[in-house]
Amino acid sequence: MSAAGEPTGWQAIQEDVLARIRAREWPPGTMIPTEAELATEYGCARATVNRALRELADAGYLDRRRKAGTRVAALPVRKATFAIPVIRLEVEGRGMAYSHELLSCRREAVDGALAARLGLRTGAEVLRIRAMHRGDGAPYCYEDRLVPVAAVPGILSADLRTVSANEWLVRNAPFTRGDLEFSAREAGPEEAEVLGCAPGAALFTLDRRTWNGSDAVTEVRISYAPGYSMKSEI
Amino acid sequence: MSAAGEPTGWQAIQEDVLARIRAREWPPGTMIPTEAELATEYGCARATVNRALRELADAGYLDRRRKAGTRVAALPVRKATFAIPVIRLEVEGRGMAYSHELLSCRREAVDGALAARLGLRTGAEVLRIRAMHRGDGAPYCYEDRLVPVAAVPGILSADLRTVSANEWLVRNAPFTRGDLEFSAREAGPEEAEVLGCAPGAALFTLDRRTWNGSDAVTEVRISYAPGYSMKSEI
DNA sequence: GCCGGTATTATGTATAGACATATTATCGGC
DNA sequence: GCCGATAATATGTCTATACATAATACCGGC
Repeated sequence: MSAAGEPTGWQAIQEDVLARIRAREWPPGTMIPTEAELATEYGCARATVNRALRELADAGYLDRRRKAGTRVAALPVRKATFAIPVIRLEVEGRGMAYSHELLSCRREAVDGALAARLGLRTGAEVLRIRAMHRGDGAPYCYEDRLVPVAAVPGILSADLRTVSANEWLVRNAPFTRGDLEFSAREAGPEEAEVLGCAPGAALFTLDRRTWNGSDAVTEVRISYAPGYSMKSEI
Repeated sequence: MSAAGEPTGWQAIQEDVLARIRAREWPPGTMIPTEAELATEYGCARATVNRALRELADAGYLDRRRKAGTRVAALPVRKATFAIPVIRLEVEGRGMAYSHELLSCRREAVDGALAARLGLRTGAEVLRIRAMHRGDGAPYCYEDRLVPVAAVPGILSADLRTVSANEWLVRNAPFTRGDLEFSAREAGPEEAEVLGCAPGAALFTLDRRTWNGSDAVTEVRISYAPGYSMKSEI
């Protein structure tokens, strides 16, 4: 019958500490007791307190420093995390039927500026892929992608009509680091046409570049259809 | 002389496991050895392996289940984390001089639809705050906020010209949960005027609502000036 | 009073051992 | 062969202890 039930162990300690912070028993900027003192108070081992406090520090509620102790953050920096799944799963997760179509896919040689950004030699070959992702047949997002052929040779033999480049790369091209940039852009003529919106419409846009070691794996711009929003909870 | 130095302990194990996943020694979907086996292999305690693998599971690289064991995720869901600091710190972090101005601040009574969304009685009083945040004098973002007076009484005695409502609330109004929504919107006439852009310009927008227990703390829309982008690394 | 070395201290990490918990695998009964 | 009870097992958590590390506090020499 009981729905959730109170947490126990380190999670209970974590919630209790958080409650005491929010209740201003420990106001922002003040020190809280040491791990050893809290362990005595809660009747547990120091490692258990450590686990609870470490996660609160990661979340930005606490500032911890060796010897100095633990202090309640004056200006807690809330962190929002967004899961960035394969687009197919994102669409299906919104309860829509997913489909995609490959608009174009051809080999190109990169020029100076782009080559420099991707760390490629001038004239290096990339695959330029443009694709539409749809939910229940309606435009969901438009994908414009570059894939250096040398770094991801298998991409040439992939059937990108069956599996989108997005999903194929997630499955087959591991990467060690990447950067993301979200912005709002006005739709250009091409984007307006493929997304079925007016030119100049506000498009939520994701630009992403990923590397595997020192090799560029992919650079992609995903333009979401008007009305899209990215949600999260904190 | 050494710049970074190889990590040791649980972080070294974590990196090694990640490298073996990326090298396809353990391909997506396959099981990896048990914690006990890995502890033997790495010559450490099981708790050390546990710490390394737990974080990889949190990050989406591994799926772990009791008794079943640990499996490499077939479609790793990458998670992007965005720190959402006080706007002042965000502006200063970009190397600009911060300033803000209070455009308006008045008490209003909420109507039916809005009252329902915030969980307030019809006619309940809210403070409606509109403010501009600037970096080096140029518009950075426009803030349009509602604060239920009953839930955050101290807001009435705050000098919101000295400290922005954004920062005052972060310091003084704890909350237990909230939801965020990022989107792209076209600038309306008012937004265009305060942000100094053309009507219809694409604006990167953040809508956020926070609660403290069952009480709404604030609902805010932040419209960033054209050209803004939110960056992160993965 | 200032400076620099040393002691102290709180957190960070690792350890072996133990028990809890969620699943899966197995085995009997039918 | 199917089903339900039972055993086996990998992860989840906690404990007590120990040592490492970073940063502060202290104290003596000048």
